[in-house]
Amino acid sequence: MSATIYDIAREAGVSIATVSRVFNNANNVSPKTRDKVLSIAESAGYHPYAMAQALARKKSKLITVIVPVISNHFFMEVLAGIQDKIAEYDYDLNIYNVRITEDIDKQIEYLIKRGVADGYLLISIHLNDNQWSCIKKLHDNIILIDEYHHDFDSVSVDSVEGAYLATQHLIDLGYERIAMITALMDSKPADDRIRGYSRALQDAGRIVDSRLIVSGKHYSRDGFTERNGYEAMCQILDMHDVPDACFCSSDIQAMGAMKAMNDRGVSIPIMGFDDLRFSEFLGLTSMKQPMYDMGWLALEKLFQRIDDNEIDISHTIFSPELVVRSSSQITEPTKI
Amino acid sequence: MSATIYDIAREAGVSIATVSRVFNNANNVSPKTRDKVLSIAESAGYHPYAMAQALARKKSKLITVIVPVISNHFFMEVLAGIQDKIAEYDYDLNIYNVRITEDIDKQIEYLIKRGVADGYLLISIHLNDNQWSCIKKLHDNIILIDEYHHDFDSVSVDSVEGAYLATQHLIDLGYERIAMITALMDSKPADDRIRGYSRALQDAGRIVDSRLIVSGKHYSRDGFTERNGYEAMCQILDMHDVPDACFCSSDIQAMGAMKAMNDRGVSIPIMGFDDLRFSEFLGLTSMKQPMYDMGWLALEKLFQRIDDNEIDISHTIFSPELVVRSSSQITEPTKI
DNA sequence: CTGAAAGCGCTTACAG
DNA sequence: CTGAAAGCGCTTACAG
Repeated sequence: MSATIYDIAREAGVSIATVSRVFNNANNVSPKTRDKVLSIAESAGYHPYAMAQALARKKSKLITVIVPVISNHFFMEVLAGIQDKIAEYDYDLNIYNVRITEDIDKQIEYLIKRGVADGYLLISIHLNDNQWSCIKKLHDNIILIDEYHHDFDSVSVDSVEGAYLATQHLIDLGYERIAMITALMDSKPADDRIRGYSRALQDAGRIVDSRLIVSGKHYSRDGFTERNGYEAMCQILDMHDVPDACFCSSDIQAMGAMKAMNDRGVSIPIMGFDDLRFSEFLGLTSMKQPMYDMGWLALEKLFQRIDDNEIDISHTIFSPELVVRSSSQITEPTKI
Repeated sequence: MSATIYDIAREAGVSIATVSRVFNNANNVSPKTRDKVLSIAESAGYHPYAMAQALARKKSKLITVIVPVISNHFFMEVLAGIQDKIAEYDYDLNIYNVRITEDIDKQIEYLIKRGVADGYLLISIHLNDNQWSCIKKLHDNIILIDEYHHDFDSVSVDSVEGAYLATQHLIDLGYERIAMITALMDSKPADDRIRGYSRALQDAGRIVDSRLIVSGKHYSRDGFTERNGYEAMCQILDMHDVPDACFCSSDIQAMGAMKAMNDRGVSIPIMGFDDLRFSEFLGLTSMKQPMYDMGWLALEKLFQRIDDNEIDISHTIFSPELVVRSSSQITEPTKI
């Protein structure tokens, strides 16, 4: 085992309290003792044991991130923002993924009850009111990312509005028969985007034809996959009256859809949702979500709340921003 | 504060030792007391405090992953494998990213000295012998992913061989002037791939022309970006004697390169390296790295070592596998 | 099967 | 500026 505070204290001829003070940057230590302790600690390779500090302080200096899927572009970018922000503080990061099953709230409850973290960041976790109020009782410092609930601080994106704007873009371009590629219907983002799409169509005085809202049959990752987009586009191209444009619920699906069009040797204008890094290189029109900023901001909110739990609950809702590229144009269709 | 073991013991009329035993699944507790303790704990919402357990047991049940860049496809897939494997055990996951600077070994030393984890997974960390031997002294349970050093268990991929096979594929297809898109020269994967490329050319009796090994000027993420690939391909297409094929050091660069060709309205056969999920949908020929399996296997090795530190050091080196798609074919060039 | 007690490595009033 | 001591919430021989 490595050196403890006792070893250092003995060697330095001081009490363990003094050693502790040195490492806690207390100002009430004479420079002489401080230097002595520091040099002995240095040569012993001593460093305070985080677990013991956590127990004595009743603060773990740990932030826990809870997320359903790790290997996912959205999460990856959000996490990058979190990492960059946490680097400013003396906190560590813990990551758990929960399975999206019936008992997802129980899994979260379990994680929080073990009580290791000073704060929690819940990403893309969608629960009902009842479940949220149970979670609320578990801990004061919980921030929601990509989800809204009035009882928690949150950072999210208005998916419905994003889908509305996306569809409007296609309408503005003059397309008449606009299809939509969706994902697992139960999933909140899929549902939100269908609502935005439908509303935009209605506001333009058009009829929503549910046969034009299609999905592939593969629902891994809730259907937000290249494969699902590929299958969906095949269905669209097989229709008797082929749509003249397509709004995809995600860029990853749009990528599959582009491949399908390329394989078939046909092409209709399409657009995606998310604006992933590579979308620029696909020439894919998309709705930009500020993923990095969302992670960054959520962590800032969390630290504020850890600092003072009396502050008002705050919600930040970003509006997705239309990024026009070639894929939605009819003049120069983008092919894979 | 939530309930402690004392509260439960008092209510149940037993000692704290007994409560502890119940939660440690000890078999030496009568069913009657066990049930009583459990039901009281249940209604009190009690759960052992992980930090205190760690201190008392001198085991944290924590695994720490140290990685240079989080938002990266390679890491994302490796992490997915780690997550799936760790779910089988009663361990938690901690993630730190270190900055790739001169003092990267000091950063790692600091992280390990704080001594919170039972084991460490170092991903894509490349150090020199001297630095590795310092790290070796810090902890018994350290596994390397995407790096090889004889003193540590490791799981890696033979990048040199991968690049060799890739280049050979292009040679076999009959291309005469094969360019290569590289990245930051100091980076190990970039260097490895140049070596494999060069060796393959030499073994085929060709001359390695360093002017055909190009990179863009943007070195964020060590140049493994779409943008870098885009710039590099522009340079290639600007050559007087345009190459008739191109090997890209990564799929992400290949994506940028495809976009560049598309923008210029020209196309030469290309291939990448990594075989990311979306590469199938780009029709991109690539060298497959078993990223998910690497994470999975590394964690398995780590648990074995935690279990018994006397076992021999083991190295697993995967050979990247050629995945042929349309992009390397001349007949049906793939365009973005 | 159960309890009393020591110990894990640290922090932090309290007293001087 | 410094030390003695209690305490953080748990585990685990040891004794019965």
